[in-house]
Amino acid sequence: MAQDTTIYDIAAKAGVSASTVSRVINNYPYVNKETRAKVLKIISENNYIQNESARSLVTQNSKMAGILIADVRTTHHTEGVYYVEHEFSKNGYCCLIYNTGTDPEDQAKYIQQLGQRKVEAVVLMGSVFQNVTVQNAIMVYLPNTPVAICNGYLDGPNIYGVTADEYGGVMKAVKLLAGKGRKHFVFITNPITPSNQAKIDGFNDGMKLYGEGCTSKVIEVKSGDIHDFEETTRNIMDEEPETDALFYSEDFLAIAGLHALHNTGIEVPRQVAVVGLNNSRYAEICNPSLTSIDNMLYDTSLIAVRNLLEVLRGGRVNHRMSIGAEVVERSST
DNA sequence: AACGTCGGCGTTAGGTACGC
DNA sequence: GCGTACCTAACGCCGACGTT
Repeated sequence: MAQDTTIYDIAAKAGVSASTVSRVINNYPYVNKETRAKVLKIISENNYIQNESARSLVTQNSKMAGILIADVRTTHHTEGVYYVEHEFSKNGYCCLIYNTGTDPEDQAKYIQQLGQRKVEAVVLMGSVFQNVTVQNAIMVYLPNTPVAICNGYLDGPNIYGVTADEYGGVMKAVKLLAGKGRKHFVFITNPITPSNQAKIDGFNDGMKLYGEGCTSKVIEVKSGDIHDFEETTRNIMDEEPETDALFYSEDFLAIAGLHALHNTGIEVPRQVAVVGLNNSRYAEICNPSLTSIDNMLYDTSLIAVRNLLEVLRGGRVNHRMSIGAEVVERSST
């Protein structure tokens, strides 16, 4: 079997020493052309592949990166994981992807595991990791490993945060709808993370700035269950039928809202305008298509990985980076 | 220049020595 | 005989160093 073939087997077959084989594999100099060709031929014939575990024993480079996400099934960061993994892979890294849940203690345990696995870099997907427990775990278990956090910040000499300006993005959306004459705004959010808090702040400050003569309120749906968002939407329209602008902290929640509105015969956007956040693919294909605030997931994911690779190369990187968020207007407004 | 030799990376299984 | 403590070899590979 190919995985049982070692450089010693190759060396024996080629009539050279193991270190000559190692030099060939790693493309090091001081190997005769013919010897190199012969070794490469035997490597190919035997389907030899390097044992990365043994290699990392010597080099202290695992060529592994860790990606932590609260739950790959539901959050929009799933798409971010795709970009992050792809970028790591392009650069020769194998990724360990863990579902941590939202409990900081559990998240810390996964940080410890990444330390045990000797990963060379870590990406935390989402502001759900922006907590002191995770920060301490990084200090203890990954003190010399560069860590990036997408859509959040954590203090630490080896931690690099990349965020989109969701605060500003929500403000822009409030301005847009206020400008269209909407008067009664509701912001519906799932459990409050630092990122969701920034969205809420943007909503409230946007209302102060652009919402003269308007009403506004924020509702937190603690369960995170999609049916509860449908129910909340129905309740709002029942109790306050004058509501004419609904904001949701994520696109898929907004789509749940659209579903509920459709089923109760409320017209979007004539009666109520609906705004989501993430600018996901679902925003394009739902009916009506959803106006959404683009928090630049692709860009933040890519910047996170590239920052880590730059640090690993010995370069310097800003510990905090922020890029603008834009409103992408579609039929729901 | 073109090789080979050997120590060591971190961990563990297996062996040996010792006291009870 | 049993439990404990310590030692050694082994895994696959790299890289410093030695030899021709």
